[in-house]
Parts: sequence; structure tokens; C-alpha cells
Amino acid sequence: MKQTDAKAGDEKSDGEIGQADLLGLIGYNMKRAYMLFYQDLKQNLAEFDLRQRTFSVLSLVIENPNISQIEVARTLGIERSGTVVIVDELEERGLVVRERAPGDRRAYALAVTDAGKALYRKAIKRIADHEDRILSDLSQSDRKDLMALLRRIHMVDKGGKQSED
Amino acid sequence: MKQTDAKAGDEKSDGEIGQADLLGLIGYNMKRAYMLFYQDLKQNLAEFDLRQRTFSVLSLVIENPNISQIEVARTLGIERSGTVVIVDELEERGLVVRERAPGDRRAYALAVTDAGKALYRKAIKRIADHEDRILSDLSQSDRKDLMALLRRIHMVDKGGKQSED
DNA sequence: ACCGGATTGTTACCATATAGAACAATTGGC
DNA sequence: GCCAATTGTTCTATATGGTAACAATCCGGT
Repeated sequence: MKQTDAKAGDEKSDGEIGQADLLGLIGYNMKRAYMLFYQDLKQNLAEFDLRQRTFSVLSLVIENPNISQIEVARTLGIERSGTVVIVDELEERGLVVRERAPGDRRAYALAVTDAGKALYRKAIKRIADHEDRILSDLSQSDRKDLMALLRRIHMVDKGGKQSED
Repeated sequence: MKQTDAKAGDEKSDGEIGQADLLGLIGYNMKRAYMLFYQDLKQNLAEFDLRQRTFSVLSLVIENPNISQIEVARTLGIERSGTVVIVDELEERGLVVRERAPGDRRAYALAVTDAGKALYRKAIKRIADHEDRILSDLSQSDRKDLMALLRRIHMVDKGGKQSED
């Protein structure tokens, strides 16, 4: 039983559905590609009870011991209100600890526990597999090209302000 | 492979925040790039009271008169429960009409009104500008490469079940 | 030392986007 | 006619992100 032919009109004479306008947009293609990454990453991280954001913060804190929450926010490009919830969860699970930052009683100095490190090591391996699967159609050269192109978009700044520091 | 042993994030070691692990992931770079697209698109579409999803559906219905909601869902890669809300909104705003599909009283035959077409024409122009701005650092050749690479990811299918027609 | 503005973290609320389950009406194969 | 599949719908849940307001703290100028 096939029924997707011309029954309710004519979508393109033979059942094909056109999306020329959308497919002509890089943003749309980016979205579709990103969703593949996102959904697959989500599944893979679920086994560790991690999500995109918690993994990212875990990674940052591991690479930058004693980082503050606002530094996490700035580096990840999210709001600091967002980091609170993430760190809350990581802390409750014993993966990260909030120590007081020496010299600034407003800020925390985040640190990862051994459990956090162990979980991260496992998760990062899983993510490597995930990326390899998603990108299986691309050669190493393609992947390098893609990475380079994405990073150049990465740096585009259309109207922000980032000259203070 | 190596990870987290060389702590490869200490270029400056006094103010710089490392994110070597994350930046080494294509998925992370994709996310950052996509977020730039998304946020900017959102702002630009806001002037037309459109959002990503409503614009996409509008585009599809324009390109495919009498398309059904499930066809929209399948083409966009979303759930059909999602299309309901979008079409609801488009219909309330008089941009799209739900006509009954001749020959199938379950399905709708979606069509765009003149107002919908007019709005779409304006919006698509705005989006072209938006893309041009976001991609201003990339040459036309770069953009073509990026598009091609994204589409190849686009086609990756790890679940492997869509060969029924 | 004081004051006021900036910073850090926090909480609360909202918007967007998506998935999934359950359901009614309808279709279509048998 | 029966029953499974399909279409649309509603409700719920999750994830991500932004804004706004607030307390505590810091910092710079006076």
C-alpha cells in the first residue's frame, strides 16, 4: 500500500515534495545537520545521565580548575543564569564542587571530583564514537574543512560588544 | 587517542580559558555556528512575527500547494504533533488555510493565502540578507563547500528505515 | 571610610523547539 | 464489516536559551 502519490492534489506531479527555498539556505541545512548531531549526542550522553550542557560545563571545569560560573557562561556563550542550574545538577550528583574563590567572596571556584573526571573520560570516548558515526560519510580532509568553515562562522560578530575586559 | 591528559588548554595559563576538548568536536563547533544562525534568524523573523518553524512551514506550503500536515512533518523532519501548532498559528493569522483534502477526509490540503505569499516574499528577502551577514567572512566558494558538507551530514541516517517508497 | 556603580550568583518566569503517548475519525486491505 | 494503519489533535515532558529582578560583594572615586 502506497498512497503518497497524487491523491490530494499535486505536490510536484509525482509525489515529490519540493523544498528548494529551504534547501537553498545554509542556515536550514545547518539546522538539519545540527539536529542530527544533537539528537544522536543526546542519546549517547543519556547513558551517562549527561546532557549537552552538563557535559560542556564538565569539560570546561576539567580543563580550567577553579573557573567561576560567569567564566563558564562567557566561554560557552550562554547566560550566567543558565550555568547555575547546570552546576547545581553537577554538584548534586557529586561530579563538581563549588569552592569559594579565594579573593572574591561573590564567585565560586569550580572543581571536578574524581567521579566527575571518571565520568567525563567515559563520556568523551562515547562522544568521539558518536561524531565518527555521524560524520562517517566525510573523509578526514572533509572533516577538517568543515571544522574550519564552522569556526569561521563561529567568529562572526554582527553587532555585539566585546572590547571590554 | 589522547584526552584530558595533556590538559591542552593552557596557552596563557593566567587569563585564558581553555576549551580544547570542546573545540575539537565538530558537533560543538556546529552548535556554536548554528546558534549564531538561529539567534540572528530569530531577530530578523521577529519583524514579521514569524519564527523558524512557521517560516519553514510557510515555505513548504507555498512550494507544495495542497500538501498535508504529515507531509510537512516528514519533509521537515519533525513530528506531526508539531505541525498542528504551527499550522494553527499560520491559519489564525490568515497566512494559510486548511482545506479538506479531496479523497481523504482525515487529511488537510494546506494552501497559502495572498497575505501568506506576500509575507513570505518579504521574509525570504530578509533571510537572504541575514545569511549574507552571518556568512560575510566566507567566499562564495566557501559557502558552496559548507553547503555541500552540511548536506552530506544531512543524509547520514543511523537508524536506517525509510525505504518504503 | 563611604557611596554608588559594576559584578557574581541566584531565582523566577517566559519563549522556542522537539519528542512521545494517547485518542478520535477515517481509510483501506481482507 | 473488521481491524490495522493513517491523519490530525491534545497533552505532557524535556532541552535550551533569554530577561528581569534581587542580594551579596567588590571596586573605584571622593
